[in-house]
Amino acid sequence: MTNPCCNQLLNALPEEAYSRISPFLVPVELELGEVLYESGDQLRHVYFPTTAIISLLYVLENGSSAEIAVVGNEGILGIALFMGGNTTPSRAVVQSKGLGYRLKPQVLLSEFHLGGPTQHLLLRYTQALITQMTQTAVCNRHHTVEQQLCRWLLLSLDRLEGNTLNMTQELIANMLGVRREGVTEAAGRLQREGLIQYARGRIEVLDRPRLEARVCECYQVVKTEFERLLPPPEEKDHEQTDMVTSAP
Amino acid sequence: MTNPCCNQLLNALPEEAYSRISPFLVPVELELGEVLYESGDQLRHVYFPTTAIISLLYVLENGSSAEIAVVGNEGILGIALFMGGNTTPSRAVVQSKGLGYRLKPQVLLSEFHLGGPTQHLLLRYTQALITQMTQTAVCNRHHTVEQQLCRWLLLSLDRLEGNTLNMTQELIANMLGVRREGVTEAAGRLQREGLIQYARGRIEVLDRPRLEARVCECYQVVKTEFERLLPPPEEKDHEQTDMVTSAP
DNA sequence: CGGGGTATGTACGTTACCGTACTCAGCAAC
DNA sequence: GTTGCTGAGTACGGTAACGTACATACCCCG
Repeated sequence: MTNPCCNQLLNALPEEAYSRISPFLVPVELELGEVLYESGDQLRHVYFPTTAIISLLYVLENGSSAEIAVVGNEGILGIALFMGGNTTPSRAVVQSKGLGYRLKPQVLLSEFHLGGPTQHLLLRYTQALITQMTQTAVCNRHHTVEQQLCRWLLLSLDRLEGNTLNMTQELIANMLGVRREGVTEAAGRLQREGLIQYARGRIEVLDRPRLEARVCECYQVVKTEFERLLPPPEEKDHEQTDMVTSAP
Repeated sequence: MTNPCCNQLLNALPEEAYSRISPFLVPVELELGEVLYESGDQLRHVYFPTTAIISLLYVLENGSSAEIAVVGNEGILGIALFMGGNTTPSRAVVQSKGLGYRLKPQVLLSEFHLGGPTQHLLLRYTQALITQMTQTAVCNRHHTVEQQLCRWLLLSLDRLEGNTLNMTQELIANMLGVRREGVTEAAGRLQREGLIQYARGRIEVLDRPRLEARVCECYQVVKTEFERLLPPPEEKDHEQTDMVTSAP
């Protein structure tokens, strides 16, 4: 089991705000492929992933799709809540199964409207998310499938423990908005050169430095912007009011 | 000359907020090609365009670029101010010359931190801008140059008086992140079919309905989301405290 | 009215990715 | 062990966009 502070946003909350919110945090297991929001849905909860990763996807009329951004333990799913829209035209899908916490919109909203550090934090996170989205736009325009695959692997890896992700090439292709065969080719090259190794929905990154050497600039831009905008993950870890078994 | 309320955001402000801000609004002329922010710059002003249109561009290391979003009289340039980042990794360029107002960051910021309707309004606008950005990402991935050109023309037209835009194919190509020749071809087709007509940096839209029939879904998604999130432009027009010559 | 710059048109080979189709390998169930 | 399914590999023609190169057309300015 994780504890709420494995989520960096929750962890970065001031003690006071955290104690107001934490009683309402409900731990949830998020299964691979689970759809947390459908395009246009009213938000019923917001989510703070800890070990899970959520993908924000946009699905076109003809069924093809593209990933807009990724949310892991660094963030929150459901920014439309406090941005005022209450819904977004994108879909949120669990890309990597794991744990997280959900929260009633009203709880977060009233905290947000206090206007203090919580609001600042959420807005800074949103700004970082915007950077991720714009960088996705640029990357879609100018970079090759292989570069995008590298970016995607690294972004996912940053949000996971270990070097392994459970994900078929078919699903990756959906995320990147390309053909499955395109992913097969790119991944095949990376495997032949020993950067990664995979089999039947399980991808292991063997040589991260060489992967980073191969990725387009987009990855670093996004990462740097997140680090700039979000407090470096200080080992704060609000004193545990509730009992927590904190084994990874 | 325009008056500040030609900007829909300013126009939508409650009377009270508007009167706090308006003394600080400085009218500016924005020249074609003028760079209002460079990537990573500190914000020295925020801008409320009235007749001008601003393009948010991302420029890659190798010099190629792509438009992220467009800001016209429906919006504000400089959201990073209140989002907390204070800078963004994109560049803001005047895409269509015209007028606007600028404001010292501090003025807007203190209004924002009052947390009332101004804050709500700015956040809703930001949410709409996010939709525009994500839709750009998807469009870059899945749609043809011609479709994107149509989208771009329509988005620009929505932010202008009349049916004419001053813009060379070279510049449009920069915005869309494609070759100039690609734009020439697509625009040539549209011209031969009588949808548009152009010459030396001046494009006139002759048949908007047929242009709309040809654009990808992305255009309508963005437009609808803006209408949903931003108050329909009621003819409010805060009573004029300062004298204004309101001829177009 | 002629010259130079800028905007646009056209052409041609190249490439990355697409659509489609089929094969092969691992794994599970029966 | 056979069957069936899922995940991955391969192949092939088609095409949209690319890089490059050059040709025209318009306009301003002398």
